[in-house]
Amino acid sequence: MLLSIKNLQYLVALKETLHFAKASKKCFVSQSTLSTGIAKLERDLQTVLVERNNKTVTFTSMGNKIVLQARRVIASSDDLINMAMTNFLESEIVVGTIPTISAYLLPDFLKKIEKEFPKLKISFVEDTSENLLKKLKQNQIDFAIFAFPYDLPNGVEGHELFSDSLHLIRHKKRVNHSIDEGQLLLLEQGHCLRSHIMQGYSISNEQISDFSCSSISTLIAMINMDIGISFLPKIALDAGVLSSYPNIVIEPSYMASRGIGVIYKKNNHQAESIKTIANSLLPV
Amino acid sequence: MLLSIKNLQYLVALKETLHFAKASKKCFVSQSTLSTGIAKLERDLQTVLVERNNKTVTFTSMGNKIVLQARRVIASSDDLINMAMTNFLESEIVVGTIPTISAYLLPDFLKKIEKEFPKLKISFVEDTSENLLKKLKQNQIDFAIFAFPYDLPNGVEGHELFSDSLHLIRHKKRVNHSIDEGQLLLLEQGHCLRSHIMQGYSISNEQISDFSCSSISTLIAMINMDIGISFLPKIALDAGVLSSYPNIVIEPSYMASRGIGVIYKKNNHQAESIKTIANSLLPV
DNA sequence: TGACATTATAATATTAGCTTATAATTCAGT
DNA sequence: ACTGAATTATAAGCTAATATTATAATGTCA
Repeated sequence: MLLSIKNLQYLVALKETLHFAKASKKCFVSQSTLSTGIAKLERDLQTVLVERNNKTVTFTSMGNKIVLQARRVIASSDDLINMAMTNFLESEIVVGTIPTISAYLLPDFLKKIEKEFPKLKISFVEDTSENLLKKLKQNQIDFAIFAFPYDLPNGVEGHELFSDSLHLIRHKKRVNHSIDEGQLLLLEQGHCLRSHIMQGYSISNEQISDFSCSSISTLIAMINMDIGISFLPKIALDAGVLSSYPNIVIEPSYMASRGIGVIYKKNNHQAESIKTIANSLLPV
Repeated sequence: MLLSIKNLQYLVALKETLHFAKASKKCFVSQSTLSTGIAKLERDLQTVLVERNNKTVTFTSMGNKIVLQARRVIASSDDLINMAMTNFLESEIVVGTIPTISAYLLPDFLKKIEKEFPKLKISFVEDTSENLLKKLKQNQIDFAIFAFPYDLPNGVEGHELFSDSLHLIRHKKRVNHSIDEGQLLLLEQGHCLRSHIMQGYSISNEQISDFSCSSISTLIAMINMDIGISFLPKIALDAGVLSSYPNIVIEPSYMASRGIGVIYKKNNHQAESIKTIANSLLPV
């Protein structure tokens, strides 16, 4: 069986006024409409809810119980409407990030968000670019913080915010600064930083070391042991990842870069809000 | 604004099937109906809830939130329907009682109820007959345990269950057993037992003592001091109210009685259930 | 009993919702 | 880029629900 919320509202209004005509005014309908609405409710529920005569309207004990529950139904329907009406900038959102960004940008990002959008609640999902795109397609995330260039699939739009230069790092005792065969240490396949470095510096497969790392911190540890050389994004350097590695130096002559920005679905009505939020990723 | 629960059900069905045609079958409507239903929801809420193409149906993050809330709305509407459908004998009811009955009948009554109607939850309201009638009219109580005869107002029906004889009690040292002037002790005005005794034994105002009691226990205490004589209902005697008063004796020659039963509204659809419950008042 | 206030109902109009049939869309494969 | 298959959206027409106004029925109180 199926009730109409409208009729429940008629019942609640009747409870509040104990008068059909007054209740009907409250609901902006005629007395007749309210009367038949209540009658329909009673017919549907097969229960007498209200005793009425020309002088008084009295709710039966069942009527009183039903009114309480009707208020709950109406309230949760109102909640639904409010949920739909809430501003994106004051809602709960899920944001995707890639490992080579999150640790360096999120702390500042969150600080700024908290200040600028105090009602916005963000949770993060860290994954590879590829998996984030899948999650975006399935709407498991609202948008993702991404590194560019990236060959975005149809339906996904990118918005680049700033450029993040990729700097060569090496042990200070290493004499040969060129990227010789097998000397370049990179993150393992799937990390977009790996491809960005290869593209940015036209790296051939022969130059890459057989070793690969699953995180930037292990990569740095290997450079510290002078196993090879590598490139680090400026946001990592700025975040001080080398501060406890005095033996690692940054070579200034290499200046390729990747872009940092956000991706979101092309049809997303909240695109402007997403860009607004994304602005908080910009360095100070 | 006003939503229809039906459309919310369409949305939930779509979430479960991720396919308009399948969802429409679940709801026993055509694909077109479900399609327009979802469209109406989105129009009303001014939000995109579902992304659809010829291959896949994907819920937006807002869509997912709305579905969760829609399930709550539907659940509380179902709760309402279930409340209306529940059997009176398995519901929560409020029963009125009068002071000259409750202490003597309710203990056994409750024991029997618990056994025969384990799901029935009873709470009691003790008041004078007059006030109980008011509460009955306003549906604050479902029915009342009453003493008869009583001049019931229009709209209230009585159902007498058994007869409760009224026995004269006196101090054993009292020689004169007749009800002389000022010797009859009664409960104060408002207690129907007072009127029942007066009617049953054709008492004149002169016979009544100037003292009056607010409870049977104080009445007994006064008889014990031989201040006067009185009448007690059999249910009180059976409950052992005189067990600690060896000096009070019961005079068997007086045999008037009041009736014990229930009253309820004439239009009450649960009259039969009330009578069924009332049967548990009968002495074993 | 008659007057009055109130709710119920009848007649009618309007709106919303349903169905069938068909159009429009869009992904996938050639 | 075109085509075909699957799917959703829309149009037309019908039905049922809900609305309104006007009026009848009801019950209380003097």
